[in-house]
Amino acid sequence: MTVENLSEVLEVRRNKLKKLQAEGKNPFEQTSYDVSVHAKTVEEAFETYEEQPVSMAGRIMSKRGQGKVSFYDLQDSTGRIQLFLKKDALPDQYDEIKTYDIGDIVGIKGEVFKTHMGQISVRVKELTLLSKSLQILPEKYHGLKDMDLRYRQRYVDLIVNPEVKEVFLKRSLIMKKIREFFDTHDFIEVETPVLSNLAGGANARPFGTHHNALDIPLYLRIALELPLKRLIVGGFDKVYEVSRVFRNEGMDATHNPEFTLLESYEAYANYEDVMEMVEELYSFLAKEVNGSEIVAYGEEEISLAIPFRKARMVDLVKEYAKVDFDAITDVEVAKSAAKELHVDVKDKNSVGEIMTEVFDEYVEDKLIQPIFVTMHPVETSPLAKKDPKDPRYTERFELYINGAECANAFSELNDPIDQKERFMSQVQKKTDGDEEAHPFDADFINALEVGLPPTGGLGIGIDRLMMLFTNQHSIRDVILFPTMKPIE
RNA sequence: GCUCCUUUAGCUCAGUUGGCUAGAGCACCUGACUCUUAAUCAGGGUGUCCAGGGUUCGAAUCCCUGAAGGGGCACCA
Repeated sequence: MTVENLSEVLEVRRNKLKKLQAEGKNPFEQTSYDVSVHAKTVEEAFETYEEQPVSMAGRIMSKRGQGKVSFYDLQDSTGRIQLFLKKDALPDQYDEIKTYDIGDIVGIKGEVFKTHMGQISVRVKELTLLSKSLQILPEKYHGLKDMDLRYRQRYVDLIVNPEVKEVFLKRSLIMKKIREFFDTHDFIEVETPVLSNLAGGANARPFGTHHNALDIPLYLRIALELPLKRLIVGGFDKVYEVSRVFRNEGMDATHNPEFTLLESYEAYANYEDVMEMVEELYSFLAKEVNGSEIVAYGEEEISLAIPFRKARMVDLVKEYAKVDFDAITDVEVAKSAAKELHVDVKDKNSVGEIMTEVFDEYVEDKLIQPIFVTMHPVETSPLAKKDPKDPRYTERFELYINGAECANAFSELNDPIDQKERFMSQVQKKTDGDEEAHPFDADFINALEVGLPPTGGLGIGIDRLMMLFTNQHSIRDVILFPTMKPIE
C-alpha cells in the first residue's frame, strides 16, 4: 500500500492501531485464543453456564457505554452474546477497552450471568484485543443493502446480515445430505478432469485456456457426463461427482458462469429407475433439511411427497398449446403450427426442436409442482437412448419445479454406431455456426465400442436445488462469491 | 444485446423551480453517566454529490457521452 488519501474516520482507526503498537500492544501479533464455548451454546443452556467461567472470542458488533460500565455485543460464528464491562473488574484495562471499535476482534474471559434486565451476559474479567479492524462496518440497523457491495465484499455481508450466513450453513448441510444419500445407495464419489481437450456432454460454449508446457489449448469442462460414463465402461457400476462446471454464456437470476453440477451414473438401470431415485432424493432432502415434504418457495408451497407427476413432453404441449406433435411428421407443418402460436423457430429444422421450442414457450413456466417431463425428441437429446416404441423420442426425463429445470436424466445411449452418427450431426450443426453443439469425441466412441452396459444417468444443477430449499430467488444468493465484473 | 430505474458522508437515505458554506440518522471524535440493549444527554460534519464533457453569472439538480448496479425483455439450460 502506498500513501492513501483516507477519510478521517479511517484515519482515526489507523492512529489507534499505531498508538497500541507504540505501546508494545500490537494486536496482530496474537496467534491463538482459547475458546471454551460459543454464544449460541450459552444462550441455549444458560442454566448450565450460569456463574461458570467461560472463555470466548469474536467481533465487537455494538457498544453501549454508560460511564464506568459498558455493554458490548460480541458476535462469534454461532451468534451474539452481551459483554458486561465494569471498571471495578477491569481497573487497568477499562479506559483502553473503551477505545476499541465496532469490528475489532477480541477474546474475553469471565462468568456468565443475567443482567437486571434479564439479558444473558458475560461479566468480563479479562479482555484481549486479537485483531484490530481498520474499516468501518455498515450501519447496525439498516445493514448492508447494496447488492453489488454485498457480493463483492461477501465477508462484510456475512458479518452484518445473519440470514445470509444461514443460507450457506444450510447449503453445507444439504451437500452433506446429498453425499449421504448417494453413499448409502452404494455410489462411489469420483473426481474427473476440469481441464480437457474437448468440452463435451452438454450444449454450451466452453471457457478456453492454454497449457504452456504442452503449448496446447485446453477447455474448462461444461459437464461431467463423458468421463463418468467411461468409468461405467471401466467397471464401476455406480458413480457420482459433484463439482464445478463452467459455461461461457450470459448470467441472470438462474445462471452463473461457474456452477455446481451433480451427475450420477448407474449401470443396469434405465431412466425410470433414475426417476424413482430422484423422487426419493428430493423428498429425503426436504425431510432431512426442512423437516417437511412441503417446501415454501416465495408464494408457492411445493409438495415433494412421492410420487411426482409424470407426463410426456408431447402430451404437455398438447395440454398447454393445443397442438399434437405426435401427429406431425413434416417440418414445414411443425413450423406453421409454431408460427400460429407466435413461437420463433427460424433456425430450427426438425419437428423435435420445434416442439421443444413450443414447450419452452407455453409449458415450462407453468410447471410449479414437481413433474417429470419425459420422452424428449431425439434431436435435442444427443446422448440419450431412443424409445424402442417410437424412435422420434428418447428415454429421458427432466424434473421441473417452480417452472425451472431441476434435473435431467436419461437411459444412456450405448450404441457406438448411433452415438457416432449423432456426434456427426452435432458437428454439422457446429459447422453451421452453432457454437454450442457437441464436439466429436473419438475416444468416447471407442469407450462405447469397448462396451457400456445399459446405464441410467442423472444431472442436477445443485445451485438451483439450493435456491429451492433455501427459498432464494437469485442464484447469486446461494453462491458465496458469484462472478462479478471487475471494477473499472 | 435492448429497455426502464438507481448512483450524494464508512452505512441507510433526504436534497424543492438551477441560487448562500450540501443535509439527517447510524457510525466516528470530545465530554457526562456503574444494568444498557437501535442506551441517553451536550458539542463536533469527517464529502472526488459515479466519471468526463457541455449549457449557465451560478450545476448534486438541466443536456450529451461513458461506467457500475438493480428490474423487465431477448439469448441461454
